[in-house]
Amino acid sequence: MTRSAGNYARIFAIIRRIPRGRVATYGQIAALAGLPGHARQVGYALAALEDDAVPWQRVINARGEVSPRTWGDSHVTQKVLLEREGVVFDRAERISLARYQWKPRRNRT
DNA sequence: AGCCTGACTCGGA
DNA sequence: CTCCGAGCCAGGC
Repeated sequence: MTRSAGNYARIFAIIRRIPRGRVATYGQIAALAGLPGHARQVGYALAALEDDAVPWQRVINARGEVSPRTWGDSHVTQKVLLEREGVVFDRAERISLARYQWKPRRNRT
């Protein structure tokens, strides 16, 4: 393994804190994990994820949409899971970040 | 070391 | 608002 294994753990720890029905961007996760600018590494971590305890479906890109996969169809599952949590996608398959983005503060809707 | 790729993001056109 | 290009970091060869 490499030193990044610890980073992955931090990333997953942050993602686990995302409440149901909320979403967070890759960049946001990275920053919260103490790795500002490592948005891509968040994507890597999720791609290698095999832990069901991590709500990976709540992580989306800065545009407010589910990032398309290069291979596989997990993005389809992701959308379904989010809708099941109450997240609404607009006609362009996008989510209103202003409304669903998770803000790790004492304030929650 | 260099080179290519990627579940990203930002700024400019 | 959408489309492109450049910057970014880490991983595999």
